[in-house]
Amino acid sequence: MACMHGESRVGAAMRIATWNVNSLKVRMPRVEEWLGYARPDILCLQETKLADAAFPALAFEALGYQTAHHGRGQWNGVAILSRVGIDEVVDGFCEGLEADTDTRLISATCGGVRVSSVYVPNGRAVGSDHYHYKLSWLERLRRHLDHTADPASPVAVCGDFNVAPEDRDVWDHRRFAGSTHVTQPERDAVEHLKAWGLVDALRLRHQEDRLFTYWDYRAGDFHTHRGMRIDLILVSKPLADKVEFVLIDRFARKGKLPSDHAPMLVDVAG
DNA sequence: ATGGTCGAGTATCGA
Repeated sequence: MACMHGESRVGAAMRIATWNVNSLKVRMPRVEEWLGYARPDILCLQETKLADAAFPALAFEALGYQTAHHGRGQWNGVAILSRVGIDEVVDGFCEGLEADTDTRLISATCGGVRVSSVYVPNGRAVGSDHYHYKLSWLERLRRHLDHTADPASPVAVCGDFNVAPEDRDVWDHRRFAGSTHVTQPERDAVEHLKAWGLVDALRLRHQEDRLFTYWDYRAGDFHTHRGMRIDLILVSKPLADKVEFVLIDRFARKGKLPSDHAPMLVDVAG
């Protein structure tokens, strides 16, 4: 068969997904349910809030997924699940600078695609140390790609960017004026990342506004559709040319114990 | 009214 571990799957269709689960411990039933009906080939998770030793690798293996996780517990934590092989796993950054202790990035090669699961720092308040850290983290991610990947080959950078790329990506841009997630430096940082050779997969297929991936738990924001599009799947040209279908699964934001983020998936033709 | 609710852990902090 042409889809054993690590083998190239050139010619095979592929479904790539991302989901900020806001605690995998709490969300595991929802993730298992979602894997059961969405059946992604690759799923990037963010905010597992688990240490590596607590990551439920065996449960995912039983569902047909190999996994790689990078987390220290309590905060952050990222993972990649794959049923098309998982090789060359790299935890965090490897661009030759100081070690990454934040567990916000993991990369692996899955079915011929270099995949990264990213959880960009929130930034908290504009101008704060956290805000500047967010900007430098995004720049560091760009350098990471410069050193570890090739935009002429299949690359997917998936996750929670904590940046709404344009005004149409928040429920009321006037209400966000001057706050994090929408400032020009944050948007410029995402643009600089994309300038490496990535495009925003959702915008290849959908141009309408009010397509959100995140809704605050408070104030009934989900039910009044006060959301933001801050979760992105960025793909290099070899994948972008073959994107056939993109979906934000709002259904998964409903029901019992939902994450505050919806999962998103991209189908790439074979 | 400028909040609200979650999840970490068990008093608050972070988002």
